[in-house]
Amino acid sequence: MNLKELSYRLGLSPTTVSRALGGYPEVNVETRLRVSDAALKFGYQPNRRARALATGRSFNIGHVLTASNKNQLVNPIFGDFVAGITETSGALGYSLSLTVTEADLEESVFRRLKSEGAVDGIVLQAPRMNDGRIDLLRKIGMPFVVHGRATSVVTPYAWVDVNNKRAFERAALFLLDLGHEKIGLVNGDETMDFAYRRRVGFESALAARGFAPRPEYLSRGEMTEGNGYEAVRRMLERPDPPTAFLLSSVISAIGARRAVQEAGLTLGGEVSLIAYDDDLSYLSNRQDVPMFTAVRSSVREAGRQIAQILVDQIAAPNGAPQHALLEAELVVGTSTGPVMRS
Amino acid sequence: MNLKELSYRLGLSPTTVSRALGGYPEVNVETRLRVSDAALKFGYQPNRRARALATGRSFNIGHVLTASNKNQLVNPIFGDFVAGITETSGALGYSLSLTVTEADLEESVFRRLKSEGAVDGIVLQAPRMNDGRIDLLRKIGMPFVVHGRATSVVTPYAWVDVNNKRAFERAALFLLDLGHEKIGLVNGDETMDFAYRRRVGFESALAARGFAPRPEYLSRGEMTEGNGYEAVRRMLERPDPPTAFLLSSVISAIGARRAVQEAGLTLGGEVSLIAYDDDLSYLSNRQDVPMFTAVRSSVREAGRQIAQILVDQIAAPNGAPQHALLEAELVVGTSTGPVMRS
DNA sequence: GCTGCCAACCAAAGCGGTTTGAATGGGTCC
DNA sequence: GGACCCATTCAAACCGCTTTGGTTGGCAGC
Repeated sequence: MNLKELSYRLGLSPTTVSRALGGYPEVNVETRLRVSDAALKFGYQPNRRARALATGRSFNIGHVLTASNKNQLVNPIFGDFVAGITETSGALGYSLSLTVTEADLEESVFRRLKSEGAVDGIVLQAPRMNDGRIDLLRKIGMPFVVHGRATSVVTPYAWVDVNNKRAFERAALFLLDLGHEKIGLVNGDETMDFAYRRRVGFESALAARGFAPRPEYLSRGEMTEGNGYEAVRRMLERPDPPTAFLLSSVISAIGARRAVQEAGLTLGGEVSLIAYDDDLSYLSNRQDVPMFTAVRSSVREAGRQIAQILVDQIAAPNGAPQHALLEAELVVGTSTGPVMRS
Repeated sequence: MNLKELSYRLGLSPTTVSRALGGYPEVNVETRLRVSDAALKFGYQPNRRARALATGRSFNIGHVLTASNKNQLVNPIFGDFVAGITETSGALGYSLSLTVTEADLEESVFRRLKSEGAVDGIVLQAPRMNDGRIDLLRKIGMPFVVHGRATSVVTPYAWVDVNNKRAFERAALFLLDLGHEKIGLVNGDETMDFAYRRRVGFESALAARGFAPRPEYLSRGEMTEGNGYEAVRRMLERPDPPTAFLLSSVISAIGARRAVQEAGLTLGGEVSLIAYDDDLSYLSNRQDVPMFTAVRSSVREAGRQIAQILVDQIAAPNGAPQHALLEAELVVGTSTGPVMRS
């Protein structure tokens, strides 16, 4: 069933039927009703391909996954993030179109998506501190919203980010207030902008209490269970081990917990731990009393907001770029306690 | 830059340019070269929307995420699975189009995707034992491949599945060979077909050694850390606790590890544990000696195979439905050992 | 020299919508 | 009664590609 046939059956022109369904005002109320009844009855849905060609929009939002050759890692937040985007974009009539590529081909993928007209806008993830992708997307005239920010990019662009600096500052202060002076930071990959900001927040808290950061208490790397385990194990083996840790994700916190237990120590006892919690649905830290004390911000909610901003921007490409700064909440769980003097 | 302009600049008709780029034989070799040079030079890419309308194909593969109201869970395998699909489908010229919906609206979404012509085929996930979606998709003439199988559906359809029965049978036999007679099964939601098959495999191993399944050693539910923890904790509190556990995922195994440690027991010592391992990139169990003894099958590889089969089926909708049965490997890690007599 | 064939190219008709610009006809206003 | 307006409807152009069904001209065969 297509427009032509539907309009024939109704004894109307395709123009009128299209307008009736599109909600245009110049259609008689009675006619509009007849049309929408018939559309329902015959299960008519405008063909998306034809609509896309006629309107010049694809009703697709693009998202590019990069899997560098050495590192086939899928970001653990990916599922919840995408779910958030899709929830909102779907409600607004857009579907999410995914592509994978080698990291060094990402820019050519953007160019192709543009020249093919495959997507109307792009969600950019995991920005580095100085990320060339932002300027590229602006240059080729592709609407986009960044999940995170890029410190070195000065021209305005649309973004949604968590206040990572303040989150880690607050978490560190919380530990300092409990008397912990030796705090290990198990950070993400610091070429990533968010990881850099987190360290800045951490160090700003230390400085506020008169402590200097100690390089031997810092580790950076992918946020996996294995890396969390290794980093914490190594620091605990030092002659002057940290009494508390700040972890960049619940996944690495799980590895940290393993290392703590293997060392014969207890969380919330000899060792305190705060994790950054993306509120992933399959790794919930929302027990009555949370397992991990955490700074929490839902990545799914970030996805929702990004979709909304992106669709707005597609509709009004020349408006000022919107952005949103989400604050993480500090939730107290069982993994922290006052420092134990030995 | 579009076809019309490119052909004008070349002094050729759009027909010839289209054919040259499409690799049709009736174009002079020399002409074809001139055309592809010019296309490269001007960065011409055929407009995907127009191509879709002209060919009647969208070059999109659809995947529908269901988030039931009570349960906003995103499947932990989602990221790796989708990465696998996209790797292969992308190489074949298809992108993956995602939609989220309430579980009870999924069928209407399928109908809409069909009548809108939004996708050329669908990847169906998480089949239940008697899954009406399979017959629906067949009825509306939408090509599809199922990730898993539906026991009660008899008419043939395309699928890619792991031999879940054999995997759990082998895992259970491995534990039985180590002398474990009391084995707890922490299974997934048994309305899911794969979970049912896993239990059948488990019980078949017990039967082979003359043991009957004990309902108090069985738990079913979402495969989360929390559920793994709860199930194992509860069984360990029994007067006659299991000495070994079979877990349906690495995530619940992490919860199980927590419960075991809280009970003051050690994995691979008083308690053995085998997990089903989807080989998720962010939850790797591939250490030199794996943390968990596991039955492992890469869900990413399943995604790759599904994409290939689906694209084949889109090209030849009337061919016999293909399928693939993947065997899980049994890898020995540190979480298993011989039963300890008390 | 005529016919037939083949390699190479092209005009035009879709694909199924949206949108522009115009037509129709009844009612209002002077 | 004629001019004008407005509400409603429609014909046709257009989006940018693919594909059908030609056309053209050179060359072999007789």
